[in-house]
Amino acid sequence: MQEPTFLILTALAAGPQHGYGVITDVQEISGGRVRLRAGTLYAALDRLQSEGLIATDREEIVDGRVRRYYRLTGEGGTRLAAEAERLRRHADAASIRLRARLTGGALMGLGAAPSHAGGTA
Amino acid sequence: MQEPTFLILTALAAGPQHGYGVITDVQEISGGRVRLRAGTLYAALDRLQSEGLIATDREEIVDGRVRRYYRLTGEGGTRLAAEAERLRRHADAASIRLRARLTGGALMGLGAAPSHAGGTA
DNA sequence: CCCAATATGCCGATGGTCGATATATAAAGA
DNA sequence: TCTTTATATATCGACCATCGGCATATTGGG
Repeated sequence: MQEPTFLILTALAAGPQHGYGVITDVQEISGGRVRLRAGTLYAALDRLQSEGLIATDREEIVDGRVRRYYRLTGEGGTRLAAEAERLRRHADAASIRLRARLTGGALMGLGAAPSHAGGTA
Repeated sequence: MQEPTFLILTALAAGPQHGYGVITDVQEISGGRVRLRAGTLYAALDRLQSEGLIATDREEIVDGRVRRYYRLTGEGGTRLAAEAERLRRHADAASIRLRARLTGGALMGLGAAPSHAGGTA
């Protein structure tokens, strides 16, 4: 799952939200670093809905225009939780190895010996 | 930055490694969840090298074939650290909002209230 | 009066990844 | 012996999520 998709699900995790609200939420969540494009957003919403990760919650009419709210489904919540853990594990792996690099490159039993040492093969 | 790219940099963070070694390292790092394809790997190595995030470390001849080692550059290390923190922040944001969802949807001062829709709209 | 924000939506282009293929050697298994 | 698997690098077409632009419509600020 790519970053924009993950952040869209994250935005919807707290409660139902409409398309443009997701864009602003994602901007907040990422500290202003990620700006969702409209093209990305609406394509992703359609895709996520067809995958069953989100669902249409309700529709409001504001100024004669539809405002469509989406919500995370149970499956979407499960999936997002799994993705979050995946990200955390990857982030930890990178940090550990970056630290090992500064302290001499030894990973001490992490199964990542360089060269042809064979590792745990 | 996408997941395979991140994991390639992570594999190289601990010390120089050659292409095929990166593939096996990534498999270990991800707990067997991510299997890098050769096409992805060598394309990414070329791209990352041209971006200055990695560099060719040395070349060994084993069984008449070249074994080319790559290493993370200073810029690559900085970039990887930044990406790791980005992932951690995103993972945390998702976890917090998923928790808020289970406890009633209130985010309590996170500056991420879903518009005005919170009040039983 | 124009611009920015709000709000949804389509469409062509970009680019990273996927999957297959090619090449070559050594070890394991049928 | 023959085939498969693992090691090791490399190329190529296809796919698809994202990007960036455009269209449309209203409200409010400079």
